[in-house]
Amino acid sequence: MGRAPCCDKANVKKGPWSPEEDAKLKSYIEKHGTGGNWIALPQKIGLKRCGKSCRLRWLNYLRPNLKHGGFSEEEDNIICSLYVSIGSRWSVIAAQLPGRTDNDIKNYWNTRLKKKLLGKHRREPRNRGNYNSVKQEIDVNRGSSNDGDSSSLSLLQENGNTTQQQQQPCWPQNINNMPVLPLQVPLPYTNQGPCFNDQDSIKKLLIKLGGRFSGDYYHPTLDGLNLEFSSDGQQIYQEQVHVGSSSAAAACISSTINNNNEVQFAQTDQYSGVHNLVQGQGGNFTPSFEEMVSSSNYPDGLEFLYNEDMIDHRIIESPTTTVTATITTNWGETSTPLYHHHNSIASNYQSQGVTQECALQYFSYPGAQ
DNA sequence: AACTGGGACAACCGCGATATA
DNA sequence: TTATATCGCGGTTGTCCCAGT
Repeated sequence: MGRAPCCDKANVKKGPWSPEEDAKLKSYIEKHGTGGNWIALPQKIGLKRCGKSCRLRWLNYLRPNLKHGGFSEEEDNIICSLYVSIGSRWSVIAAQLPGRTDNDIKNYWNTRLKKKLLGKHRREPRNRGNYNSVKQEIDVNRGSSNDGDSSSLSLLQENGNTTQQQQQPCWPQNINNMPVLPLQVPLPYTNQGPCFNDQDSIKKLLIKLGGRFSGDYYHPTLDGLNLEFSSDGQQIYQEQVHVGSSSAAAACISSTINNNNEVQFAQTDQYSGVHNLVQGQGGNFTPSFEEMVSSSNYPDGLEFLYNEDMIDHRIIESPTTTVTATITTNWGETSTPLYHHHNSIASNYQSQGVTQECALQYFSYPGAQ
């Protein structure tokens, strides 16, 4: 049996709200509140509207202290940071912007901000196997888009070094604009604007917001990138690598280094906290994991922020041990913010007896050897 | 002036989560 | 425990407006 409709569809008005309807709804809610029942509310007021429609109208338009339009640069940055960090959770993003609604932000993102970020990069569907062809296309489009549209890419390109832009992923050169990385460690830079680049702040915020971001949403042992000692004495560090679509990603990959310098990878369901080893014999990944990674999505419209090599299976040989396999970011250049980020992580390892070079090698900085 | 395409925004729809009987 | 009602969210669609042809 299907769910009963929330209202009589045939007897309900749709489309734009009239000023009279707005006034009725607003004045009733201001006097009596919603009564905790949106479905019953329109009948009480005498509106031929669905309760859901009333709720939406109130939340997105009639509610006091709402702002419309005129997003500031600061708000842009917050939206971008949070989008890269948590994906299209508009309600969470909206909670960071007083007076803004999730619908407003969603519309703003879809119609303006995404385009502002992407500039005029129109790309064919991603060819996962050929990063160079994608990069070439971006480069070509960059060339053709150089038509004086100074707003394009302004958030992503703060310096004018075209060659570098062509060779590097489109991270902001100005680290104050740098999107949050999906790693729960303090980033190695300061942010003079709102502290949304600080992972702790975001996490606290999310926990505060409750729901699936409550404290137990993340498995406790994945709570940050730390070196710690497990109960059996193994030295462990962990990095979360989110896979799957931004909204549906319920799994992350944690890596563990034991005292023999062997790395193991486990998939952890963030909801259940269940660990599953994703490596089989000889360090190969299990087929299900391979499939999961190969079918990974990226936040809509921001695929280009994720270098083709960001998810990469490889074998790293070191003089003393074979690190069986890893998932690595591979930005390459040591001038990038990500390098500094990794360098900071590496420093953490160092204090725990893992050489910085080894840790950086983990992140595939060849020069770190 | 008429048409067209695209941008911007409001509103709707469907579904999962949660509450409640 | 289960079925049903409601809420809340994110994706999508509809509509209006404006600039370009």
